[in-house]
Amino acid sequence: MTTRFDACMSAPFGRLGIRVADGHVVRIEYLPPGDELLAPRDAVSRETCRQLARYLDDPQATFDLPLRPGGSPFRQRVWEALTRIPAGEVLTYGELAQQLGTVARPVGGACGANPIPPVVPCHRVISASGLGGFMGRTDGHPMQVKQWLLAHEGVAL
DNA sequence: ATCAGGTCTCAAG
DNA sequence: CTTGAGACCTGAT
Repeated sequence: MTTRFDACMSAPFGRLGIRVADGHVVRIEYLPPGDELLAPRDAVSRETCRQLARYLDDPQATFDLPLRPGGSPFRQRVWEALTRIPAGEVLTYGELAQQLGTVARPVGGACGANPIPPVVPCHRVISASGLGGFMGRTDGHPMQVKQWLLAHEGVAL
């Protein structure tokens, strides 16, 4: 694997890889079980792990981390809107798009480009006809993670 | 500037 | 259920 992380922690659905730069979280990735664990290399990574662990234990826990979102202003607006969705609630791409004055497809694009899940809860956005897709597929490990997270927050499928 | 593709959606066959 | 067209943003050409 070419990607390096500043921490990699265990989770019920696999692993969470954390990347930090200049004291800001710049990326979190869902990794499959069995991936190599890595102790946090700095204070921000350690704090991120702590809050992630707390969320994995209690879905109502909120995040308070220094994030550095890349991407276009549009995507940042989408991500900010995502963070305002309460735990246990879900919106459709269409509804979220309506709030932002756009349509569903670009919202899906922004969700797919979300670099910091589950701090930015892209998993709380589903399609109008079911769970929707995930990276072009309706199965695979990322999809299982999405399902786990929704179940974790008490969302009935 | 143009083109293809994306975690979509709705209507029609 | 499958198909087709619509709508908007991003990244590559």
